[in-house]
Amino acid sequence: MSFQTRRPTIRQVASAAGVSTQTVSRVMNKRPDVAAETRQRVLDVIDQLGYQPSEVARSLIHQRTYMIGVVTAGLKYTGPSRTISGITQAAEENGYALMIKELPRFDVHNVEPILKEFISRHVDGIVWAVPEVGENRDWVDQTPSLRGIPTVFLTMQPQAHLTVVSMDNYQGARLAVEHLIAQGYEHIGHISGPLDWWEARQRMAAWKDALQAHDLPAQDCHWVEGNWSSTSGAQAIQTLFNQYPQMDAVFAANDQMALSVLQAAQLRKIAVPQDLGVVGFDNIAESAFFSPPLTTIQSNQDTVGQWAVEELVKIILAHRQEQQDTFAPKTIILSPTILIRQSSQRIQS
Amino acid sequence: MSFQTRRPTIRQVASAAGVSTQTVSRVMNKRPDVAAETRQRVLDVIDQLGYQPSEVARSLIHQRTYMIGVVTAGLKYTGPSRTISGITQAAEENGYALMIKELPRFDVHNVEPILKEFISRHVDGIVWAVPEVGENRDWVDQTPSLRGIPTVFLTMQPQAHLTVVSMDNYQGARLAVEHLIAQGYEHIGHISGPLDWWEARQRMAAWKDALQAHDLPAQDCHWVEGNWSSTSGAQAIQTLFNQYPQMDAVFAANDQMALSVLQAAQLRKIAVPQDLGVVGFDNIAESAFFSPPLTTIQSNQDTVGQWAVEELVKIILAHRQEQQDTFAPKTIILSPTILIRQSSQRIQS
DNA sequence: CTGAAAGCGCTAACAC
DNA sequence: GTGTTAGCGCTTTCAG
Repeated sequence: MSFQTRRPTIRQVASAAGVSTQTVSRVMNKRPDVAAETRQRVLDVIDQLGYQPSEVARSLIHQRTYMIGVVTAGLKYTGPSRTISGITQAAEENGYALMIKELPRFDVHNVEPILKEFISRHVDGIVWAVPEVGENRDWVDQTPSLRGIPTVFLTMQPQAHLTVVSMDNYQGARLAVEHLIAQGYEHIGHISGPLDWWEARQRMAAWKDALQAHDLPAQDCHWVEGNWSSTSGAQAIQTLFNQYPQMDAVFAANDQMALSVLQAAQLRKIAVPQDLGVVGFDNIAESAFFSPPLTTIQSNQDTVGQWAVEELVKIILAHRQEQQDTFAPKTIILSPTILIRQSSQRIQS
Repeated sequence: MSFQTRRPTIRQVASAAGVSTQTVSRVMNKRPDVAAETRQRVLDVIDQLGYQPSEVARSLIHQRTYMIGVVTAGLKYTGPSRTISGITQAAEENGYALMIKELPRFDVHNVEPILKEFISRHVDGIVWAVPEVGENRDWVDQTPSLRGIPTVFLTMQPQAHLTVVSMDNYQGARLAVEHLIAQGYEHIGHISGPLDWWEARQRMAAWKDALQAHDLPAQDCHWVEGNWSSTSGAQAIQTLFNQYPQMDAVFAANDQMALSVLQAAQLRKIAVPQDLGVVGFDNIAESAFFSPPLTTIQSNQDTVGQWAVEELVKIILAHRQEQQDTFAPKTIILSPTILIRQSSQRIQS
């Protein structure tokens, strides 16, 4: 009943088939220059022994691993996990395996250990999927450690010398606020995300710009900073109700905070959308089932992940072929769309 | 301005420091038998060249990679991503890297390609984090491919010869229903998950058992099958209202479906919790902000992932040391707790 | 304390 | 068509 605990090597296959290791290698790599008869004999042995060539050994020879290193944070939140999902899909399709590291927080500065691990594991490329928060991108310019490993950054302020893939937060937020304005709301408050987040600043800037473009008020007492959580949204909306009594609509920087607005409105018997329009951001799965269903911005986070991998694979290929890392850095911005639901529809269409 | 595109090898470090490669190796591995002076010289060169030893080469020699293969599915849902988050944490703490594969669906049967990839990449162990759905565990008994690679399975019907880590779905659901009964509800309907899911069957069995234990009705027209989504929950609750008019409480198999119940109740002007008690399952972050806040079961999915890795690491170690794969399989069941919020509290306490 | 030789599993380059 | 040799980057074993 004892079965071999150790995997068979190419040598064992070779000797069992009565050929050299080279021939086995040729068969495994589907080279044409093997006699049909020999090939079959080798294949039989391979099948019988359950031989599986070691990708580790291959990696050592070819100096490539078909492995992409991915850095993420906050996986338990919907945004990052949707991005990762897009990454896994695209990686699978392109024949790359994924090595994933999750940072304990979003604003980790000391990324050396992670870079070193990626380098020592010899990943072919890196997807830096942590959103830009505070100074958590400072390392990029200070770290030569990347040593020319192809890297794509997600969700950050574009920089000319980096390849960046991001959703257009400004445009998305602009859509949200313009929609509210079109619905006739004139006093539109904002609950922002934490302003050390690049995305939060983008969304907020769009709110302000849209209002100003329509000569509507956008003052300091018309917005409050949240931290993405529903809890923070609950506090924020209380503050807004107090300091902005004329407010007839709210643009929340994400759906979780928008949910708190809906809850607060209900408790105060404020009718949504008649007396208060509400728009969120992200389109989490539950938002269609809030009371009332929430108008929101569809941000396609998975697509961001997919594009990042597609682009990275191109860079990796160029990098290997041309021997030069002059595959021009590029910024890819994806456009979100608005999903109009009941929470903002004051005008019957 | 040209900088070396290729990483330095141990040989380059050795010659630059005027020593042999063994000495560099000794320094890297913090061996004591190196003269302090030599060590320093080597360290200087290492630092200057930015030398990082190749884990690939090491893996080839040591026949271990410090890499765990993880298989998941449905990453965009909160459950799986919370589990992965627990896995990344525990892996980091234990010094293991993670290679992640996401199945395109939950009920994938053909797992050979994934197993083969894991084998060829020489992972030290596997965490099978896909929940048991339909026949998606049949391969386990038919596949010798695992070849003795230590493996831990999550969220499935325990089997004596497998190491399984799971949350106690039955117990959690039982808590939910017993709580409703204690609150005086007597006609408790159920919206189940898809019944090809092991977890859904467990939760449903607990609902039935709890009711029967209290001589309360649990008939076929008192429950409806959903598919975890809020959309399915919305349909299910309509059906239940129709076919179970006396119903005064609902136990939904997850929070998303419970949300639909709350929404439907509101539309029909049914007061929650006075006229309808509602309990969900999973404690998604938003559930505390539903209207009213949702009573639910805290299932600690991340802890499941953590335990899985901890256990796997133990198995890997035993496997290497004792040269035998007789580290007894074990089943680890984690107990969930109930979070009582407003949606089910009819009795003032 | 340090170095030389051998080899992990595989493949490229060259023989025959 | 097929085998032999050398070597990817590192560590182990054994000399010295």
